[in-house]
Amino acid sequence: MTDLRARNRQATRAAITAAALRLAVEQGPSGLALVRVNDIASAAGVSPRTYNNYFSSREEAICGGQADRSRGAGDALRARPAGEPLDVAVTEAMVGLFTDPEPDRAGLRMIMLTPELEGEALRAFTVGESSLAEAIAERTGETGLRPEVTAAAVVAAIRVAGRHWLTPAANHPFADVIRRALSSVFSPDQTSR
Amino acid sequence: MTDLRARNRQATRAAITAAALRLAVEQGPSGLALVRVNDIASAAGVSPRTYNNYFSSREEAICGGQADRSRGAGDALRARPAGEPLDVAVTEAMVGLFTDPEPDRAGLRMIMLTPELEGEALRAFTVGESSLAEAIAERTGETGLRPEVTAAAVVAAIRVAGRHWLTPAANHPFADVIRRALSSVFSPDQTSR
DNA sequence: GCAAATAGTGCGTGGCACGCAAATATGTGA
DNA sequence: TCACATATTTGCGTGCCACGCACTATTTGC
Repeated sequence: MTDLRARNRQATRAAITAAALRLAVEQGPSGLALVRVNDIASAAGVSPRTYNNYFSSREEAICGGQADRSRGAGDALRARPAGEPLDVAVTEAMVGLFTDPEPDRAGLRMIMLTPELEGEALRAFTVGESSLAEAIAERTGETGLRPEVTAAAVVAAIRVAGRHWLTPAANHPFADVIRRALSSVFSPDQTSR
Repeated sequence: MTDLRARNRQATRAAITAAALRLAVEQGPSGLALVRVNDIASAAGVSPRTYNNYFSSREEAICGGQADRSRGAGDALRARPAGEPLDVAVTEAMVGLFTDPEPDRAGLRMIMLTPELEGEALRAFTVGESSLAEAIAERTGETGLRPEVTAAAVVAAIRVAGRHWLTPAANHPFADVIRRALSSVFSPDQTSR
């Protein structure tokens, strides 16, 4: 069994991110400055100093959950059957990673659409890039620029998909939006251009 | 832009970003915390309070120059001849935008490889996405997800290209690296997968 | 020139990230 | 089971920073 310490650490981290995001959602995007570190810490049942051992800014705490999810990108791809073509392997891996469980709409909206969080939100998504690039390289045997560019494009596409999923207009399932976004990446459709 | 006020504003902004980046480069990535707001302000010949009217964090000031460059993405694409196919138009537009003038290696290295600047650096690159997406949409007549995904993928590819250009190993001209990165975006090379 | 709008500045305030060291919890070997 | 080593939590103190506010200086349009 894995270290109890490690599990406790994960639990505390999760408690802090959850509390931070919940409080941020409660205040809404305009009242982000009102989310005090003290509130986050006490809501997570931890001292302010401990909060700061885990995160070095409110923004990082709020986006921490998203970052943790993104980090799984490489493993998600590695879990796909070896024979699968790259595009479907990547697509299905990302659909699974980002829709299971379905993200909380309010939380994702807060993260992605609050200007002050923009930088940290981008960081939260892109932390998955490197592991995804490695996994792609393993799969295709490619080296150098190409796997990294593919990984970065995939992550960027998912980010755009998230934005679209959040717009109230058309509410297709998130999985469908991700599939459409990734198909734009893997088949740029030369003819119509 | 004919406005004297607007030009002064631009000049002050430029002075602050330049000073901020210069000081950051001088201290190196490890000594980022030593770059004080007072130093930036006085190096730019402006009061600390004024510095804060332009930027709301040191990170934003340091990455401001990169952000300004990225913002030109849409216009750069619109400046390409109308008949050009999308992939070459985008490629040439981006090569022009990001290599004229050639970026300062030390500055770009500071921005892209300093962990504390990661979020802001990503923001600096992605500020160009929306304008680029619009310009792509105008060109292709496409609507919805696809232009945005393309724009995001292009920006992401340029970011990866920048990272590669900074690695001491192979020093190809930046323009070449950008071209290779973008060709990965526009022709995902289905056969080898 | 004159009035309105806009930019720059000084001061004060509340909050935050983090170094440090003591206290507490957890893992390990005999 | 117990004691020792290691990791984590916590309280306290410090320096810095972002920003509201009010005031001054500069630009602009009439």
